[in-house]
Amino acid sequence: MKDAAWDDLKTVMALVRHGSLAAAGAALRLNYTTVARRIARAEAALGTTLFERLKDGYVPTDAAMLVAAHAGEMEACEHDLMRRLAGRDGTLEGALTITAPQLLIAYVLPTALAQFRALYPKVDLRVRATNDILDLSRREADLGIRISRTPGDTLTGLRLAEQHSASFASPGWAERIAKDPGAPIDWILYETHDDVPKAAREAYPSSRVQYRFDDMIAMAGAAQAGLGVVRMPMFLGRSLPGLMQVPLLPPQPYMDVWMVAHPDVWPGAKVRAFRDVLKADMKTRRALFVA
Amino acid sequence: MKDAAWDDLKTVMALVRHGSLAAAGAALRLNYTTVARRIARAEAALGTTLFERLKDGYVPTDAAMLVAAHAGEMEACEHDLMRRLAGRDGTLEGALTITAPQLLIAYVLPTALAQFRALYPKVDLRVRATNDILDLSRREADLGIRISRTPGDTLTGLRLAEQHSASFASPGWAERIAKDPGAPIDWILYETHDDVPKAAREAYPSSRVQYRFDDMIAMAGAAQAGLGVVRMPMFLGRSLPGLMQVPLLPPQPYMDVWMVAHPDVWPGAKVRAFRDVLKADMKTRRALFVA
DNA sequence: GGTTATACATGCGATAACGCATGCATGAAG
DNA sequence: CTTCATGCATGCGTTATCGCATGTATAACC
Repeated sequence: MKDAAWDDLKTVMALVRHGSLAAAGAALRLNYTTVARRIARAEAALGTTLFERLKDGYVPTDAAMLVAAHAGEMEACEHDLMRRLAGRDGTLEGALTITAPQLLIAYVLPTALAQFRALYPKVDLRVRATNDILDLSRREADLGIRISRTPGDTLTGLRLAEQHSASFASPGWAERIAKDPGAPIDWILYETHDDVPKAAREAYPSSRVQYRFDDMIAMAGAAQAGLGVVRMPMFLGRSLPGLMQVPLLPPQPYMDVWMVAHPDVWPGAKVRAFRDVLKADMKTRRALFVA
Repeated sequence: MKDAAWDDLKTVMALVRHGSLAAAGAALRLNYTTVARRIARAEAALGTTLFERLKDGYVPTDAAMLVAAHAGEMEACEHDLMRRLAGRDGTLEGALTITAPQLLIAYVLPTALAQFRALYPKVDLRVRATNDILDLSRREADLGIRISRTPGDTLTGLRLAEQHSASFASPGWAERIAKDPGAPIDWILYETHDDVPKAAREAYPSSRVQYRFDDMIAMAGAAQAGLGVVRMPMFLGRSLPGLMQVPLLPPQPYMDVWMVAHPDVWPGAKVRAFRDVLKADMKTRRALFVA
């Protein structure tokens, strides 16, 4: 049992995680044949069967699970290293990956991105638009912009803006509500909410839940199409064409906009440069976010 | 900055540790040209200079030290894995590495080794004869036989025998001492000892330190050649031809013989088999070690 | 001043690793 | 029953990696 090649251990871990040669290969950016060969190599090196070859694919043995667990620890060390290298990197060139919710990228960030682009043309800026919370410890992104109450336990953060929310709907709805406040009002709710906001229910008892969505973009689209009223952040309602604020809800505090990064990465030159640009840009448009 | 190949990180670590391409290559069992190429690859992948190419070799930068430190952690994870795999391995074939002091291997272990060989012919038994304390955590050996007071903090151990020591010399010296106990007596001491053992100095005031050695094999050879008297373990004096016990020192307790292994590795089938054979064999010859 | 040893650069041929295409088995869907 | 999708095995040609041989620079030594 010689000391196995580290890349082969990594490959075992990928296969355990992703379940099939093809999926593991995709994750490693390798052809699945190569994955199969590396597994065979690792088994020879360790002198153990790591996977049972069944009709429906490779099934990991206990030994493979053990290898995968330890390779996972090795991977954590690697991520730690990569973060620290990024944090002490003083150059203003190369890749910088930021992540933010689609809606912020679409309606708030473009000016800041353009400024950054002009100031630091050598930085290869990559934007990952997703509502998923990417793992900044694993360096899925260097810097994140998030709508939340706190930056998170392990992350360093900076509050970019306070936010208010309000109720928005299409002009048709606005008109109807103004004419006949007692008429039935259709609401589009976010999945996690049980009912129409309490303040709206009290002031407008005819409120009724018509749809529940799991995605704010879709909700906004539905509101634009006139399907109903949506409670959304001020910036969003104001940015989207075809939506008006309706007086069903008084503006109320919403989760803030934070810029966060792993403390190891935070002091890196590229991250710092982006932070400064975004911070300055956001300062000039705080009014967009509050009532 | 992509995720670098793990084997390249390992190579950076080897170069930092060993100082030159050639030395790192030897440690990795690679040609030094390959080391140079991997370093270049790693630098490209990380986007950082890792080594300054000076007239007298590669000098690591801070970044390389950082990489090396984290690769060291990864290596620790790998060793941990290898130990656990060895510990849960139930097969009685493949490599088993044991380590022991040369003198025990030469004069005590042969019978046990032969028995083990006969019982488990498929096990590829490797013996590392050295007084150096090999790192059993790093799997430099699976099992060690040591002469010490305790098995060590992190290791599991089993006491194979208690030991006594006594004074031995060539027959010429034995005769001389018997004839004229007052005549000068030449001692050969182990480096770490300041003076002749107290009991000998009191009973034979004419004792004088003639040589200080750092190696027991050499001391035994010198005693055989008649250069003087040596305090050594009973088993050794009794085993070596051309040596006799001389009455300068009463037999006294010496460090015991231990069999030790890392707790992860201890339950492995091959280690267990060797333990059983050696334990049984040693039981039959405890008398060899005590007065 | 010439010899030897260490340390690295470079070019070339050999080798091992890889990607791709093809084929087979299985199970789900039409 | 046919079709399609998934998952893997195998063979072949390509590519990247590696080891070896050679050459240069520097320092140490007689």
